[in-house]
Order: sequence, then C-alpha cells, then structure tokens
Amino acid sequence: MTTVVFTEKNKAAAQIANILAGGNVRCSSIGGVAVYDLKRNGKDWRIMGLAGHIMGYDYPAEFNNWREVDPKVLLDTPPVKNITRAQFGSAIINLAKDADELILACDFDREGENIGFEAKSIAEKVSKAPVKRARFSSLSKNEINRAFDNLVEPDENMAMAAEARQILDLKMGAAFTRYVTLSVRERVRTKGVLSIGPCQTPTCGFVYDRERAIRDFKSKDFWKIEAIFSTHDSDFKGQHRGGNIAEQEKADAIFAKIKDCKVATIAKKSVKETSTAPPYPLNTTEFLKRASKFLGMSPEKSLEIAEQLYLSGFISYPRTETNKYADDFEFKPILVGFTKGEYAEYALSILSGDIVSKNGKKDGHDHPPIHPIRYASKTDIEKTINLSNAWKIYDFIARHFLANLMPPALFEKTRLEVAVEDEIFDSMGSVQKDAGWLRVYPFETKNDKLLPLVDEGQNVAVKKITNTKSKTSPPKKLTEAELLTLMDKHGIGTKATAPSHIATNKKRGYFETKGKSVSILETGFTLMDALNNSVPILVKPDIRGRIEALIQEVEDGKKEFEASLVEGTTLIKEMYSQLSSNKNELVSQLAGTIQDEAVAVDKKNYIGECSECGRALHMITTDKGRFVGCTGYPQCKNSYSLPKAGAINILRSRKCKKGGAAVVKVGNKYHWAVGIGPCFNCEMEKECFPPEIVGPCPKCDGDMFLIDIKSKNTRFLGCTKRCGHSQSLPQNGRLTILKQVCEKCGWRMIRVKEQDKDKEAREFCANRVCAQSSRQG
DNA sequence: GCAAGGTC
Repeated sequence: MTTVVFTEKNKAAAQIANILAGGNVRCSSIGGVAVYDLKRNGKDWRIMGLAGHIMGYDYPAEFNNWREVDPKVLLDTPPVKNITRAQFGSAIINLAKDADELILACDFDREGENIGFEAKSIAEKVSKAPVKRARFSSLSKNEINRAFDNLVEPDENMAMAAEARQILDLKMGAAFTRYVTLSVRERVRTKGVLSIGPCQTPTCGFVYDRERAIRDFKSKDFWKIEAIFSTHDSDFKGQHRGGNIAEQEKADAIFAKIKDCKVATIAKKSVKETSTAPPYPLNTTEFLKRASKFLGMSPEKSLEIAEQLYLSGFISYPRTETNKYADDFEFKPILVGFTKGEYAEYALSILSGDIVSKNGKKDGHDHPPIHPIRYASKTDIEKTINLSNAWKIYDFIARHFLANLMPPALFEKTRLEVAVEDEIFDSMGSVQKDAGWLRVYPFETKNDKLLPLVDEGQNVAVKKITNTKSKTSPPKKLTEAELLTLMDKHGIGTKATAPSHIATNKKRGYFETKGKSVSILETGFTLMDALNNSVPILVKPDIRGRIEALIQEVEDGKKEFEASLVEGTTLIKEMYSQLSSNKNELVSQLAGTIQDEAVAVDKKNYIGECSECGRALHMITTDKGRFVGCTGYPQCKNSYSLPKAGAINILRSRKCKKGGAAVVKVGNKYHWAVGIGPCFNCEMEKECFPPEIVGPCPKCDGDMFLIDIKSKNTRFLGCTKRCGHSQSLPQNGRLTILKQVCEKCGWRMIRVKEQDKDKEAREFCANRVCAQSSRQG
C-alpha cells in the first residue's frame, strides 16, 4: 500500500519528491504523465504533478447550437464538469487504486485547493483512502517537510468558492456573448464573435473610460509667466509662483508690473539631499508593467518568454504575487555566478558588503519574487531560446535583481526662490551625487538639471520675462502598464491571466496597442458605450467585485455553495434583462460600426480579382507574416507570398504587364508584382515603370531620364540610349519632376525641397546647362 | 463558436 500525492504541476512534484526522499527518487511514466516514486518513513510514496486544472465546465452538447437555443435558457441550465485532460484522469485512477492515503499538495490558494479537489473527485471513484492536504507557502526544504509532517483536512469551502466562480463566469460569458453576437447578426452579416466576460469587459471598460475622457475633453486657456535669470556663469529659468493662471487679466497685471525689471534677488535657497531607493523585487504584475514600459513588450509576449526562461532554468517561476524575499533566501550563490560577464562589477560590489534586499510587502505565500537562477550571457540565452527579445527580458530581470540589492541613488536638490519686486519665481535643480542602483538599471535614468551657484540675498540679472498663453491638453492614451495597474488594483484577472484578458480584447478587435499605449477601436468603443447605457455595471470593475464577494462568503463558510449560485444567477439575470430591454439601441449602434469597419478593412486590403475563381483577393496579416489570399477560402485556395519586410502599399492605379495580380510598393525601396516577384528582376520593368523623360539627349537621339539609386544615395540624369551622356542633379532634398516645361529649352522643370523647414522649395529647369545660363543672364 | 483559471 502506498501514499499518493498530487501537486499542481510536474515541476513541483519533482522538487517535493526530492525533498521528501532526501535524493533517492525514481521517475516513471503512466500514460505520458510523470510519477516520482520514493520511500519515506519506510513507506512507498508516489507523487504526480497535475497540469493546473484538468477538469472544466461546459454546457451539455444539446445546448451547443447557438441558433436553436435561446441564450436566456443558459442562465437556468447548470453546466457540467468534465475531465479535459484525459491522460491525467487515467493516471490518477491508476495511482489511487493501490493507495491507502491520498495527499493533495497543490499551491496554497483558492484555485490550488480546487485543482486538488479535481484529483480527489477522480481518485474517489476507485479509492476509499482518506484524503489529506499538505499546505506549504514555498517549495523550500523546511517548509515542505513541515507541511508533510503536519497534514490538515482539505478545505472544501475554499474549493467550492472556485467552483462557484467557474460556473458563474461561464453562465454569464456564454449567455451574454451569444446574445450580443446573435442580435447583431440579425442586422449585419458578420462571422465575428462579440464576446463579453467578467474580466475582459471591465478591462476594455478601462480603455473606454480613458477614451471618453479624451473625446469629452474641453481645452481651456491659461497663462504662464516665466523668467530667464542670468548670473556671470550661466542662465537659469524660473516659473512664477502662480503657476498656470486661468484669468488673462490676472496674468497681464502681474506681467505689466514686472516686465521691465532688470534685477531680481535670491530670496531663499535650500539644498537638500534626497535619495531614491531601488525598486522592490519583481512579482508578475510588476514584471509585466516594467517590460511594457521599458521594453515596449506586450504582457502576453513577456509572460511567454518568462515561461521559456523558467523552463530552461534561467529564471525562477514567473507567476508570483510575492515581492519580498524569504529570510533564508540565498543570494550569495546567484551573485557569485554573476561575477563574470557584463554584470561583474555590480555583483562584486554587492558581495563586498552585507547583502540587503529592499523588500516589498506583498506575500502570496507561493513563490519567491522573479529572479535569475543563474548567470547567462546573450549567447547562452539565444542558443537555448528561440524567441526574439528573450535576451532583453533576461537582461532586464538580471538587472532588476542586482539593482534591488544595491544602495539608493543620491541626489542633491536645490530650490531657489527668486524675487522680482514682490513677485516670486521658483527654480529647481537636481544633481546626481551617487548613481547607486541606477548604475545597473539603464531603464530609468534621470538627467541632471543644473542651477548656477548663487547665495541667498544675491542679485541676479533678469534677462527676459514672458507671459505665454497655452491650452490645457487632453489626457493621454492609457499605456499597457497603466492598464495592468488598473486591473491589479480592481482585482480583474490574476497574475497569470491578466495578459490573456488584454489579448482577448485585441483578438476581438475591441482595442489595439500602438507602441506602449492602448487605443480603443470603434467596435470596442461602441460596444462599451452601448453596454454603459444599458448595463453600466458590466463596463466597470464592479461586476467582478460582486461575484468575488459572493464566493468569498462561500470560502469563509458564511454562505452555502448552492445559495451563491442562486444569488449569482439572479444578478446575471438582472443584467441580462437590462441588456435585452435595450436590444434595439444596442444593435443599431453596433451594426453600423461593424459594417463601417468591415468595409474599411476590406477596402484597405483589397488587392484585385482572383484569377482562379473571380472573387476578391485580399492581403492577410497574421502573427506569422502576411500574404495574399482569396476571399473564397477555403473553397478557393489561391494565394501568393509577399516580401517579409517593409511597409506594403497597394498601388491601385498600376497594372502589371506580365499578369501579376497587383503591384505593391515595398517600403520606399522597390516594386513587387503579386504572384511574380520583385519588378527589378523583370525584363518588362521599363514598360510598367517607364523612365521619367525630362528632355532630349543633346548627344544622340535618345532621351534624358532620372536615375535615382537610393541604395547609393545618388541621383543624376542619364540617356535612354545609353550614349554615356549624363548630367548632375542636386543631391539633397526631395526632388519632384513637374509637369511644366522650361520656356527657354523645353525640358521639364523640377522642384527641390530641402529638409530645412526655413528654406523655400526651389523650382528650376532640369537642364543644368540651361539653368546655369539663365542664372547668369 | 461562449468565460476564466490553472499550466506545457
């Protein structure tokens, strides 16, 4: 007879097995699932890792037809739970048969408890063995031994709380998504799904709120009085204490009083040393925020790379809430590894004193903060991980780890109060005295702002005083980092799922990210607007909060599981009836937008007619690249490749004389015929793109035309008959050949506009000989 | 084809 242990994931199973056995572990496989065998206290133990949830809720098959089942029916239909990872189910049965004790050892949180209960429910089909729970807050040796020496009862309330969340999330998501999607399809032909969910919708709501603030913004005028003071060694700026002055009369009055003053006095000077502490250790949310802010990477991508770095043993587990190191955390072995390569000087300086971490206050009792496990060079990372930016992420994590252990950065901040008569101006200066942790952290640099050396009571010259009118500016677009902060603050999603909610919204076409900022798309804006008018609670974080509060009561034993389902369902039904009573407005708003967007996208990507079936060809862009495909897919599989790099511009007025489907311009570089290839490889290039003739060749019966070799940064006029005659052209500025011809020689006129904004564009005859003679004459 | 939560 054996003790059987279930952990949340394979990695944890392996580690726990090692700790419990003291090293003597045998690994085998049951239907592809790893099992670790060992002896503990003279008994056989078998430890198996699950893969997170291995069961999931869904509606029975007869409710799967969207057209036949009224979405409203889903609200009164209980979803059923199935095994979604069959091989894990079989392995559990296989182990449980011979067990005389079962131990659940998943992560110590609500979902972990629930995952344990999934294994328990499967095991209990074949086993009557008692089920215990090992509760540990880290995978350290002491903690694991303590947990397994002090087994407790599984917490059914905790597991059922997660169960209620799953059911309510699915009910709401499925009913609302089907209802909105089907309602819109009554009016407009679209294959797209308009999804709604308790996390994705409030996430989009944050972006919508910001967009509303931007669209509703009314700019106001204000006036700002600034002065430039000057001492014998340098000038410095000051701003009037009144700041941004809303009333023009007030600003004018102050300005009139002092505008002719030539001397000011340093009324007060204060110098303060300030320090900026290093950042806290990284938990998942902070990691994702900083990766977006510093590296411009999407949370989804960052987490994917972190996962790979973790699996390859470069960094610790990337999904953690904790931003403080445990008291017995061993920094030294890691730091010693970092004493080579580009981090050496920082690691050595940390090792030369006491190692002190600047800890945060969050402790999820799960995993340590994200930190490098071992030193790696750029080549090490690139050899192991086939994802671009993997090095950037590793380097950032390594630098953050080191920065956290380094001393604060010290600054000297100087504040001057400068009196012009009795009006006070403020000047601030800041000088970095000791870079501290900033040395290893190039992502946050602070520039010095220097003030000249002056003393209190000293006079300085007033060089200039200005009174300028400005306008208040609208709020900026939300950045992805700010969005993550809002989600975290309002409990939308978890450390592991926040990126996926952002990705869902992008996939649905609700918003997009441009660089670091998030922009709402019309479909997203209209959907949020319509929901905001009918079921406002959906667009706000409140909906998640309401469900969370319900299930927390289940976890605390204050509410029965069934009662929470009834209450939750009632809440969802209320929202559903609000939504359906506003169906007409909702559909007209959405249908219009979707039609507009579909037409716009179609037009933008239209390439031409398909030679196989006559339908439209269009350009398709995916994560993997871009190509031209037929809108008749999958019936018609006609497709063509496109060049991988360079912006594509479809040239609608051009026709390929060799029969290519269309001609596109690739960047500013060359032309490409769809289905044929680059035009510069084609013998008919001259026919499709006839040279721009500017005039007859003075040496033969050919014509002079523009030759522009962008790669060599040179341009000149050459002869179509290649007689060897050429003429030079100005090399700088944008050159356009005009329609007009020169009155004197009949050659075409050209215009040259130089980059310098102050310079006017020049127009002259393309014929250098003619242009020169006219300038002399 | 719907959600969100784990993890590979």
